[in-house]
Amino acid sequence: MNLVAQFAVEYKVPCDKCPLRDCSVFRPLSDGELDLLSDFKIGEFKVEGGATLFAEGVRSDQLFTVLQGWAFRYKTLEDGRRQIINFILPGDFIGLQSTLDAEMEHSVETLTAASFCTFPRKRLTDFFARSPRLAFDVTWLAAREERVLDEHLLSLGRRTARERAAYYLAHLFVRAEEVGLAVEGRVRFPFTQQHLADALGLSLVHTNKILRRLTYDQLVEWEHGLFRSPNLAGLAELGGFDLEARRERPLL
Amino acid sequence: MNLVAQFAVEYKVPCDKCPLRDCSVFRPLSDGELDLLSDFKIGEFKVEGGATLFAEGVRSDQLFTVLQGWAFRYKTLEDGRRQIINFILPGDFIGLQSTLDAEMEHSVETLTAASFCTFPRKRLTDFFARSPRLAFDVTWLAAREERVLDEHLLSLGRRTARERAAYYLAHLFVRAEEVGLAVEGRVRFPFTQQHLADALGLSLVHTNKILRRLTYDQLVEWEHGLFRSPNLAGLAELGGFDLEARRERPLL
DNA sequence: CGTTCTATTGAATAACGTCAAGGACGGTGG
DNA sequence: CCACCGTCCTTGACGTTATTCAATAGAACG
Repeated sequence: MNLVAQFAVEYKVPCDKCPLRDCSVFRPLSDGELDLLSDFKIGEFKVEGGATLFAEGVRSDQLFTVLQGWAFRYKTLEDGRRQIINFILPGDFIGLQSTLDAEMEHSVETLTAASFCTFPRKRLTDFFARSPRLAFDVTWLAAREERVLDEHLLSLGRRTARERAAYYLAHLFVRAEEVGLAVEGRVRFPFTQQHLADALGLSLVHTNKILRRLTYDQLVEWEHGLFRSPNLAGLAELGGFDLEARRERPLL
Repeated sequence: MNLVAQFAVEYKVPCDKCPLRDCSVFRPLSDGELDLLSDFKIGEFKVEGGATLFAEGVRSDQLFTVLQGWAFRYKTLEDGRRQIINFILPGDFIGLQSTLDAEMEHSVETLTAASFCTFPRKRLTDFFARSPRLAFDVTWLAAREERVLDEHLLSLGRRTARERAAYYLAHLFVRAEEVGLAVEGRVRFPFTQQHLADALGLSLVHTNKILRRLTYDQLVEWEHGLFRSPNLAGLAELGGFDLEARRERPLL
């Protein structure tokens, strides 16, 4: 396992200069909030693709916001079966799932070179005290994550493989688009069909067959890592994904 | 749909007198915290079994802590397929999943007569301001919920039906035991096999067959609603459920 | 004691997984 | 430039798991 030595970098972008804030999905913060956030932030770091950020059973004393790059969060069973819980994109806040004294119960691995802002977990209570509003935002983000997992639970439990794939691809595409990763309706998906299979709870072979059929039905195109949907509305409808839902959220 | 008219009751147990606090799973609060919590609490209410507390697409301006009774949270697809996200037991804090301005994306229904403490969602920010520590607890609870869902996602995606059932039953039994619902190693499970099937993402028929086999293998007994495991360690091992994990948590 | 849920079981069918074998593609070294 | 290799993708054949359909038995409830 390629466990990364995390090193804080002196270079530190002030949060009000964060390029991600230009994305309209993110709720604007007041100047005071931005200062506070900048103060809470202790550094940045960058890792290559394929790096393990957290490992199951390892503690982390930091929280992260993804600046750029893709990663994924997963759990495994003893015999190696892997379930990808979610993909992690720029703007996502991670690390909350573990507590001060508890071990991480999942692993996080990068798919591409990626960079992160880091926040010290120890100062979270202080941070909460200084801005109840931002504290509420953190809680809100945790609750939002939970809602996303609710939906995936519904997928894994009750949607057919085809619906599930349609839902997930629509979901991923929209998420990527929100943070400016789409160019002319195309998004680079930096993962393999095996990753997708592990997210959908399907075998690789079956995932491939379903993907081929979705392609044949002109609902998706995914070649050389580049994804687009010739019929996003149709894809979303098949998967039961709500394209209209408001997705505004805070960015920490 | 039997949507309940929620009525606040004058009668109001102070939080420091809450009988649930005697359970050792719950982290003790300071006197100041208990006062603050009592102040945040605006009332109690009680509903019969089979009542719909929240409905998909309906807003709620309250948060709840379950005082007694069982409920479950679920989502449905248009054609009626239902996925139970989780069961809700005494001590559970619910309602955080929706936000001030967003609609509920799930429903909650009681399985038994149940009573709840209610907190006004509008005053949550004020509550956060007055105790960063309790604010952190709320966040922590949300993050903990997410960890539980992670594990269920792993179950639905990667565990066989048999493992999944074993995991879930062990999980439910331990949760019930934690809040004092076990009598001589037995817990009343107030739901049907259909509910369990909807939680496991399986059909009723298959759930029944697996249950019968677990019974034959002397891992579970579940008759007339009364559940026990003659071999909890074996059940947990089959399901990959960690009996040793620390489960202490705050109670709000 | 009927009526209505709920649980149980067998049989037929559909969905999905496993095994196995190629094919496409990009990188690497000669 | 080309042979070689590794990774990922693709496809068919076949086995397993889970679903659906159908029918009955058992409990719970007036």
